[in-house]
Amino acid sequence: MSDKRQRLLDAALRLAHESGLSRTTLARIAEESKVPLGNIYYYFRTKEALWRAVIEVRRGQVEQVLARAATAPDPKAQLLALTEYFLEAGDEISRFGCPFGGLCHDLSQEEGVDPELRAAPLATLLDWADERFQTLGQPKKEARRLAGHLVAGIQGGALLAHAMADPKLLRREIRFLQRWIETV
Amino acid sequence: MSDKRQRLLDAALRLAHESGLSRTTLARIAEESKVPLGNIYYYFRTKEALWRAVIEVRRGQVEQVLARAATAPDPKAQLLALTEYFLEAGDEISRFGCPFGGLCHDLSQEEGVDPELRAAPLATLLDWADERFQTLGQPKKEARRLAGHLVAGIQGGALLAHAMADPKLLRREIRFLQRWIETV
DNA sequence: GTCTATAAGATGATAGAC
DNA sequence: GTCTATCATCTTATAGAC
Repeated sequence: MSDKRQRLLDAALRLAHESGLSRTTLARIAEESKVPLGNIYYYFRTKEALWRAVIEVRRGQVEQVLARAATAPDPKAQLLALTEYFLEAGDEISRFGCPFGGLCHDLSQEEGVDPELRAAPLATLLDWADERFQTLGQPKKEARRLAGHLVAGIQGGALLAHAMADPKLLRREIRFLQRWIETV
Repeated sequence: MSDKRQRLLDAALRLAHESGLSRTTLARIAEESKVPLGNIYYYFRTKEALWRAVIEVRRGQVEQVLARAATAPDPKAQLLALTEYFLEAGDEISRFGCPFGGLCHDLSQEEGVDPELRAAPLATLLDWADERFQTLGQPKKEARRLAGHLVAGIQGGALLAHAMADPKLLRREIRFLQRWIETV
């Protein structure tokens, strides 16, 4: 039972996040995972297949974050718990960008990846927040708007913090969103 | 008096926006601008020098957008006028991403470009919004927060619309921000 | 299943004729 | 200033031995 596939995935996850999709070559993944270059193709038929697997992992990680947030007692506390994650991961996000939004952005510049799949991490976030706002009594259309505002704020804060290399920009925006959630 | 340099810049601007920085090769720029590949190096010593020029142009475009918004009668109307730009450019942003934020994101994944310069378009936006909120009577620290929230919302909305290929996501967020500006 | 060698093509950059 | 030819390197992918 070999763990090579897992090591390849881990390396691809890490490098794609830290260096961006386009700068992550199979050679670097091979080196990082200690799997010989040619052997990669036994586990992933093409580089694109590897990216598809990476997206699935990120989607799963989003679901984990959401599952943890969902343990909070009420919808408002759950939304706050979600924002808390981006506060905890603030330094990493500031250095490398959001592992979810950044990936979705990079993927929309590649061709050949199914548009539905490549946006899955963000779509999962949006749908989850949408449900919470509905449970809070918001009408369907308004809940969609509020969910969009929350995720846009998070992703925009992550983009600013990353581009300007300043974690404060993300922290301030998250705190701003937290106060906003309290008032909804 | 040759216009080759300008043609090269135009092509680089367009391709970097539509395909992303990493997929924009000198060969494509040469083809698009009808300048022979080898001749590019007479106008730009390296590919990176070309990107530096591209950033400067984008920074100038941001300044133009801000100058237009600054013709509105008061600070609040000026901030609203800024958001209006992202409504007008909504379809293009949804297809290719924000020409300012997307570039800054792509650049932070390249190495060798001065971090100060590469974030210039976003920094210009932030500073301008900051000034307006201060003129509206907000204390320095709060104005910084509000400016961050505005730009984060815009950029996050652009990211969502681009990643999910749905211009509605940006439009909804801009309208949300516009109503928010009215209440500040 | 694993690994080396290498094909095939793309890419940034340069040399040198005009 | 302009352009062709080309180098050196990188990158995805495959062939084929073990």
